[in-house]
Amino acid sequence: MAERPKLETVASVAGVSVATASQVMRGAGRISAKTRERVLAAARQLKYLPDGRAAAMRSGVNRDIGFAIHEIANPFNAEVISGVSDLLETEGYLVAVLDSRDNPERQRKQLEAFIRSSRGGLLWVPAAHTPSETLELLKAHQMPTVTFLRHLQRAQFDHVGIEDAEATARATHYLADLGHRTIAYLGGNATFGVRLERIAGYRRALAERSDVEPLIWESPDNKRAGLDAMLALHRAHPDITAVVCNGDMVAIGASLGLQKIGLQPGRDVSLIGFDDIPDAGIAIPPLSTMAVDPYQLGRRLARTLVDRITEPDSPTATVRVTAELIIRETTAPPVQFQLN
Amino acid sequence: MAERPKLETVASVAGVSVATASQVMRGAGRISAKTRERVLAAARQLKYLPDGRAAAMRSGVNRDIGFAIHEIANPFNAEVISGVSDLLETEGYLVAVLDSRDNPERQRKQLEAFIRSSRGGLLWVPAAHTPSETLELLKAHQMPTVTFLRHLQRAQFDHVGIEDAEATARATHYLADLGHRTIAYLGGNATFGVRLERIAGYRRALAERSDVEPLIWESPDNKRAGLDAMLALHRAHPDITAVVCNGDMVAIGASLGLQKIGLQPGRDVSLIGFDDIPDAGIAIPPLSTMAVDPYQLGRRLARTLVDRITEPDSPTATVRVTAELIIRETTAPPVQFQLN
DNA sequence: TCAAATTGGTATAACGATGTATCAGATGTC
DNA sequence: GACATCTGATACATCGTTATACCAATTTGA
Repeated sequence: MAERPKLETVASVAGVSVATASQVMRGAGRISAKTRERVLAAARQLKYLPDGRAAAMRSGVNRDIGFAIHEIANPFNAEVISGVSDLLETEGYLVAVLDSRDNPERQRKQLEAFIRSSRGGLLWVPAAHTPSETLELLKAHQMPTVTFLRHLQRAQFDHVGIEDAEATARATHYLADLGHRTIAYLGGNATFGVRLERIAGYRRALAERSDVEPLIWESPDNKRAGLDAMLALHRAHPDITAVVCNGDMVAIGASLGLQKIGLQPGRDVSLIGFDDIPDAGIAIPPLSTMAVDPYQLGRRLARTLVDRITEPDSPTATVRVTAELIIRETTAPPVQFQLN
Repeated sequence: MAERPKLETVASVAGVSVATASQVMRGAGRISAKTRERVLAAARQLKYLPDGRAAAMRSGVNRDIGFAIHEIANPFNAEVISGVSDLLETEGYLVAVLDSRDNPERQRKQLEAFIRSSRGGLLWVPAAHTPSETLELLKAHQMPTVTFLRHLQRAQFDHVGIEDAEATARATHYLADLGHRTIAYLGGNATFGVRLERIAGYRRALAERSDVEPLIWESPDNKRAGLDAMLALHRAHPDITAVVCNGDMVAIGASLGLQKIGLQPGRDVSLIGFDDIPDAGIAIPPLSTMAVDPYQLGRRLARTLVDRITEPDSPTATVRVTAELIIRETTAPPVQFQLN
């Protein structure tokens, strides 16, 4: 098997110098039509593709983008990835996804390796409890970076996210307006990231109507954990009639949990999720939720990074998109109201 | 803001030559303890990380691995990615995921960009209808490659997959043994990949017992599509009492579809899935399925690639793991048997 | 018709690391 | 004390591109 073809091979096959071949390959300089054709033919024949490392090293441009995320399995994130890839790929970038699984140590190793290979830019959902050194690492290596979803106050990075607090407040008000007076908040891994903002919104909404006390219950962001957490929450506080969930995965788990103990979501207990993942609409019963279009969000995110790469000296900016309340069948007035 | 630190900077801060600094950084050569310490201190202080491009170009070793997959959103695949990353990251590699979304054109662009950036190896679930040129591209550039799940007969690549035909035959026999005589096969995108092998297993099982006719119904591999396809299938063939599904996503969709029209999965119609994704166990009712541990499968896959990279001249090999039948609540004897 | 401008191509120095050859000085051996 | 050996560091060529400076041949202009 032949060695991997290089520019030198192409040049010698075409009978020109490497310099000429290089100019033809990237459409620069002034080369006559027939030499150009000879070079292109040689390249085609050898299946030549330029070595991006060498090119990037010399020219300083790099079209390799990383998307470092905390959780690749989440279907909302999967849709975001689609949006990001679509935009960046049409702009000529290659997107590679790194899954930190929300582990800051794993994240550190991944980002170090990422920097070593000198990629062109980073989209980043920081893992829970990301230490400052990791931020400084990115800064020190001048990596064009846009954070996503989880905003790092302490760092000067561009940011794209969701109006979490405002949306959660809206969801909470909606439940209270239906007549609920014991509204719990369920889900979220840790004292980190979007959960903080969503809980702030939840608290703010409750504070605005003095007759409901906040009640917050933690749970990892997946269905299994949501199911278990709902059971535990209900055991501890059987009087709860409504639950604001940190995400749809938890909400669907909670829905399954309620059904397991003979309660009907949307009648005995109201549930509201966040994200509007594909499962939300086909769940039984269909889940009420705060919807953000993850595909468009991904495009927005990618666009922000491209702008940063194109104009490295522009001031950093923060973009926050609003969520829309989607009412399906897990939200209804509490039972005592329905009896009236 | 300072420029990105390079070896030269480290060397000058430490008061040594670049050559010395290089040797210290990679623990080669013979360097005295105190110079070593000086260099390391300088590197630490500057947050120096070597430029992997330059290193790889010169030394020829590259610890960047790509995982090109057809569908990142599928939770089975997400678990595979975890297994792959865990193994490769402890071996010092960086894993980047590329999502072709089963589009051969997108895949071609991604793999071209991947080759350009000269990564060290590729794990690959070929997109549906992958043209031969894509294979030849990888061959021409001598990319160490292991295919996953979808076996390419025509190419000499290592392969890791599942005993699809055998497992599906086992599932089909199980349903027939329960007494079912109208057993459909549901799901699969196209005339491509694992679907072919699974259907072959289904057909073989039915052929071994002459009293059941094959009935095959296509559907994309997601819940929404599975739901719709189940409705259409039932409308066309209301007498069906059992369905072998191409995957759990379709099976769960089918389950939801049946419930939507008032049928009870596991009583009126038996369903059996494939993959044992997390949702399968907590679905209502819990789904019977063919289980393969995706995490371990991912590790196996990664190990195969490492072996290929380490020993480029060893003969190519194919690994196929067997699936285990998990009986939950969507499989039971058909109703007429239950009445007896 | 001779200088000036244009065309089409090449030689060569980077980019940031690595690895080998080399070398000066310290140590050891008999 | 002469010669071999070892130690610790350095110079330099190299990896595969790109960008610039340059040059010879051709065309243009007055």
